[in-house]
Formats: sequence, C-alpha cells, structure tokens
Amino acid sequence: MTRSDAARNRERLLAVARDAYAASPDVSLNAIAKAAGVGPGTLYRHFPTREALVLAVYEEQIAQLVALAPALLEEHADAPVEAARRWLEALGRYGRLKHGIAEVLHAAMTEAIFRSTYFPMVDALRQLLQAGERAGAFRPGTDPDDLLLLLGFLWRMKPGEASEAQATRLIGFVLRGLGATEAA
Amino acid sequence: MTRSDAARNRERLLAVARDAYAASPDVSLNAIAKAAGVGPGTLYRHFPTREALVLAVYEEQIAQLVALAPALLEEHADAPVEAARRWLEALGRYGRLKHGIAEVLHAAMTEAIFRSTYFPMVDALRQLLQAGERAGAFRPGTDPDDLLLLLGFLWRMKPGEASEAQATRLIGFVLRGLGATEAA
DNA sequence: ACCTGAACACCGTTCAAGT
DNA sequence: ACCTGAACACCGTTCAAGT
Repeated sequence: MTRSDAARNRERLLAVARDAYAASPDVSLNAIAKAAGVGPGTLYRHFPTREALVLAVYEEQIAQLVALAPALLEEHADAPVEAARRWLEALGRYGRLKHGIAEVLHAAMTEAIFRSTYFPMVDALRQLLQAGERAGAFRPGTDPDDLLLLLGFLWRMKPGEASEAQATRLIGFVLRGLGATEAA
Repeated sequence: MTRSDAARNRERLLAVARDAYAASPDVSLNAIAKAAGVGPGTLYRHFPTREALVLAVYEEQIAQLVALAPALLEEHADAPVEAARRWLEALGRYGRLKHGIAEVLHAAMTEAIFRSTYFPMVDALRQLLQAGERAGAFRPGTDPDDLLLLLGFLWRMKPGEASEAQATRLIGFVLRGLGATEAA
C-alpha cells in the first residue's frame, strides 16, 4: 500500500549516498540512513549490502561510459585507436573524479553483480579492441578482462593537473602495449 | 627499565599481525592485540596507526624485492629485459600472495612513509628502466612512478593458476609498452 | 507491505591506574 | 618507561513493534 513511500525512500537514500560518497568514500551506513531521514532497517531493506548501495549509485554513470564506446567507434570509424584513446581518457576522468571508490567497487566485483557493471565494461573494451584489431592498429589477442584489470590504476589517481598528465602518459603507454605504433 | 618487555611485545604483535593479515586483510586491531596477549593500548604505543602496523609487517619483504632488482641486473647483465621480466614476475608472485593488501598499502602511501617503501621501490624500477634504455631495449623516458602506479594491478589479483597466467600476459603487455620488441 | 528505532556485539581509540 | 584494561563513542546488523 505504501509503495510510493518506499520508492521515495529509495530515491532519497540514493541521493544522500551519492553526495556522501563523493565527499568521503567511507561514510557509515547509519549516517547515510540518518541523513536520509530513515531508519537503518529501511536502508537494509533497500540495499542488503554496502556494495549494493555503492553499485546502485554508480550503475547509471557506468552505463554511460559503456554506451560511450560504440558512440566513439562510430564517430571515429576510420581511427579506432583514436576512439580507444578518447574512451580511456573518459574513463580516466571518471576514475579521478571517483577517486577512492576503487576498493569498494573491486570488492563488489567479487559478488555476482558481474552482469550489471563488470560484463558491460569488458564488452565495451572488447568492442574497442576488435575495431583496432580489424584495422590492423592493435595486435590481436588482447584479453579485455586483462585490460580492465590493468586499467585499475585510473581509479587510484587523485584529481589534479599532475594526475591528468600522468593519466595521459599511462594511456599512451597502454595503447603502445596494445600494439598501436602511432601512440605518443 | 622493562625495555626487553617492550621489544618482546613488539615482536609478538608483528608475528600475530603477519599471520592475521595473511588470513584476512581486515582483522580488527583489538583482535590482534588480544591474540598477542597484549592490551590495546600497547598496540597503539608501538604502532600509532593501522598503516604503521601493516607497513612494519611488509617492510622487510619489500626490502627484499628492492634488493632483487640490482641482483637480477647483475645476473643478466646482457639482457636487461629479461632482468625486468623476472623482477616483475617476482613482484607479481608477491602481489598475489598478499592479495587484498593493496588498499591499505595504498592508503599508507598517502602518509610520509615514502622513503621507507615507496621510494626504494621506485628506485628499483628506475634501475631496471635505465639498464633497458642503455641497452636500447626500452624506449627512453618512462617515469618509474608512472610504472609503479600501473603495476598496482598485481596486488588486485587473486592467487591461483589462472591469475598466474594472467599476470604473465600482463607483464608481457607492460614490457611491450616499455618498448621491448622481443616481448611475447 | 513497509518503516521505525531500540538493541546487540563489536569496532577504533583514549587514558587513568598500576608496576 | 611501559603495560593494562575499563570506558567512550561509534560501527554494522537485526528484529520486535508499530502503521
């Protein structure tokens, strides 16, 4: 009967969690519940684990990143390396913005939540890799799972100009590892 | 006066922490103190922060890894890429063994503990890079700090045969990114 | 159906009291 | 000097009681 009540609580919890995690990645769940004006039990009803909450917060944004891959491939149909570079840069910007979230996301990965974030991410990478391989720009055979693991450094970087330059250097490094000869 | 007492407590705490962290990276400090037969205040006296304890546990082992770099360079004086590969493989074995410790070590890095672990590690990498560059096997200009950040994936791998193969693949990838043409 | 909030066991941390 | 352990505020989690 109070369905709308539940939906509103869920929305409120997500909004509070989004802000709280942005401020500091280790907010307490009770504090989030309290800030949302909700009992701790209600939070648990909606999000049975901390990972479920974190994931719900970032699911939408990750979906956007995933959708960006095919868009870039279409835009740069003749330059798959350029598409890959732009996607990696977007990933890096997001990672620096969400700096500190890597651990809890990584922990969430151990659950059976693959299909909602991990698999789509791997699939986005796979598209970029295959386009590059077909164009002869990337050496064949790179495992997208390997690549996603390697790219974890993007989440361990602090925001800031120096990190941006470092990300650019490392993305160049990764593209070179993929066999892109044109990479700087 | 009870100096020997203090030294023994410190040793005990380290031994317990070593075992405890190997079993599960998120043991409580009180539990460690208790298992060492020591009051919580004593633990805090010896190790003011959790990071200090973790670091003390791994400091010796990290020192061994650091010492391995010049040893390998001497052993493989004519094949710096081989020396680099072997060092990265050793790093990978250690990382998989200490799987899960990455986060807390990374947190510790934000403190002013650089000189005890971070700087020596960067220096080991620098030696490997310079040897490869001098031999013309690596392209010049790779920042050892960049490389260490990139290598963080080694600590996020679970132990196991599949991970070993994945580590080998990714190390090959990294060597290729360094400009080593002979890398598989 | 959903929510509340008291309650439980435990956490990190401190500090007066002991030796 | 160093250690002990009770104490504090807080954590994640549960669950009887309400509506």
